[in-house]
Amino acid sequence: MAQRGIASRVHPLGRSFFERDARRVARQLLGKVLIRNDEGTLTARIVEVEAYLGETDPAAHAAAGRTLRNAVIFGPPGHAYVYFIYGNHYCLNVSCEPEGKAGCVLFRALEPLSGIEEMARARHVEISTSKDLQKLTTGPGRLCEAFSITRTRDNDCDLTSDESSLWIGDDGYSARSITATPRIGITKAADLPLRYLLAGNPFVSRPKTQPRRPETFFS
DNA sequence: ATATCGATTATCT
DNA sequence: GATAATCGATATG
Repeated sequence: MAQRGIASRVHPLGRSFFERDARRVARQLLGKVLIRNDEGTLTARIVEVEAYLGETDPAAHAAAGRTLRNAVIFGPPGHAYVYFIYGNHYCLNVSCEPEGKAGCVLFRALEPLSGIEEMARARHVEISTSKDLQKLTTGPGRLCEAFSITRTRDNDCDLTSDESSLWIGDDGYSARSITATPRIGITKAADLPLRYLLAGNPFVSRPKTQPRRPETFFS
């Protein structure tokens, strides 16, 4: 058995893995590995995700119905839905449910395994202490920058094929303790516990789920 | 044609 | 803990 970063056997997840309810896919995605195969190879373990449901989920992009922007989440399962947000950042999702039905999982945080120098270059950060590693892939926008994920390059990419530049692998790791909390940064359906994370993992974006704005009280 | 807002982040107090 | 930055998608006139 190899002992570095990831085990020697890494195989892609089949289409059927993603052809299910986004909540189940989200939970089972924890512990899997995101892989960028380019000049070098980047790998990082999935430690935090959120499920976005179909047209009935007010917080989901699918709530607006099918548009040019969100078409991928209505398409075949296992494809990358990449969108641009806040004028600066990309976010990566994977489509779920059978073709024609909307649903996806947002990648919120990863634990870097290999290709760390390349990630640091892409993120324009210096790594001096082990804590600096959290600057690489903790947060949905950050992980996209670390993996050089953009809409033009990666939207609709098939994440179930190891022939793809970007894909998802299973290296045999099994998630121990999974926590569910409300989703981050949304205003609609903000109470549903559709955010999943590996309990205690230091690369999770907000371990304690703080409110976005301070609580307001009447005085 | 113009206004609004967001599945965020960096940076400052 | 708070806020500016930034721009594409969407809504509205």
